Amino acid sequence: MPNILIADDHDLVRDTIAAYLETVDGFGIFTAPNLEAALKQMSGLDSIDLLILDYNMPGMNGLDGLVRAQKAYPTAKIALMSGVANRDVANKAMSCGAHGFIPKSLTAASLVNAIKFILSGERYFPFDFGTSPSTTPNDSTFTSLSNREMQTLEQLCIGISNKEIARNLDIQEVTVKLHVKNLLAKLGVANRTQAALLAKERHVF
Amino acid sequence: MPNILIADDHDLVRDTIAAYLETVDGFGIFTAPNLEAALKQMSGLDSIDLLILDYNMPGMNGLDGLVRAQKAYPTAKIALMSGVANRDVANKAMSCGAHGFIPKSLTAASLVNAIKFILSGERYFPFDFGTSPSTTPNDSTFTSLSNREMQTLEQLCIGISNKEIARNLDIQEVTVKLHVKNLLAKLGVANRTQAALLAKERHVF
DNA sequence: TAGTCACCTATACTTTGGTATAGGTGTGCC
DNA sequence: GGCACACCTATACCAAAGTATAGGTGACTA
Repeated sequence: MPNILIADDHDLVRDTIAAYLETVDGFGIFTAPNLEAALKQMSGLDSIDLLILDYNMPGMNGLDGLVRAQKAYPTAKIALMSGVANRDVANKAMSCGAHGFIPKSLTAASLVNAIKFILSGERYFPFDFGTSPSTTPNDSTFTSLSNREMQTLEQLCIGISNKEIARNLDIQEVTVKLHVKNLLAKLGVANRTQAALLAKERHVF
Repeated sequence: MPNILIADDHDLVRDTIAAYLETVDGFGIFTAPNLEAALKQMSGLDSIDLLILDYNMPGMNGLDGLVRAQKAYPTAKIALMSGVANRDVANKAMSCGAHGFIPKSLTAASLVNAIKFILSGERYFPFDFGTSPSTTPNDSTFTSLSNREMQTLEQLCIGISNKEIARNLDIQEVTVKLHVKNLLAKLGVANRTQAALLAKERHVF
């Protein structure tokens, strides 16, 4: 009997998914409210076959949590679950070595199929996920940014001044202005406020 | 046997909650993926005792969807469900006449209790919801804004310049600056970008 | 009536944001 | 070697953002 550990901070979501999976398929289901608890629980039970991590969850910090879990338990199958993440995140998760990406827009029946698929050793990725151009007009917009530009954008999302950003990144204020100017052009927006709003809307930071 | 209609755009969440409620309590459970579908389904089945609406859902448009549903079916009990809404939204929902507010941070068992509570004619509101000062430092921050300041903030959330805002509100640019300055002080933030981010985070606009 | 408050405008000023141009370094690639 | 590119810095300039002070209107209220 395969054991599955579901980690999600929304108790209601987690509990009901767990209850559903238990009833329908007779899986061994375990749950955790955050990444720390999940990893802790893994160390106790060494028979977890599949770990499902919610993308927006205390301790995850983007895909860092996925990587951490992989390093801690290299043999475990790990899937990412999210209701808001875009295609970019999903792609990155898969190239980080995730065994599956589970959007919450999935049907309950499809979830079971996906889980069985993953447990059989395959890697699950919903092929039609995030292809609608209306919801994600520019999935790859942010990938065109250089490292420094991404770091600068991250600071913009806190709403701080160029001077403070310069301090944080340990560079001159003029350089920050350069990065800002370039990233504005790449994102196709007019000012820092729009850049921050766009990044937040796309859940980049 | 009470009938419950659950409307949520996340198939996985909706299905599993539905499945859980069906198994545990033997309720009559119906589901819908958005507000339109929910209202349509209500018109067919006149025996729905409780309608659970997800706050972030196509057709909801904030609390408008709640009001629409109430007007369409004045006798039905209607509860709002959300994983992200803050205390303000919850309070407004209740004062709009909602029969309950269900945060997704609820336990599955608590959900059942809440539903039974509502079905018995009471109004359910999680008493400890959103009281943590860390998550919602100033729930009522935005209510202290004057009409014009709110309108200005709304424009800030598009990321446009003072000049454009002046055009849109048909006032002078200096006046816009005044409104911006005052609302920044009231919100306790340093600049327009932080104001926009805060408003977006709180789902004000 | 006087007081308060939202709202609008004006002048003047400092700071910050954003653009333009020019140049320097290091890395990797053909 | 030459080339592209990310990255950093410098000077300079203009536009936009934000602050400060002062004053005027209308509505509502004690």
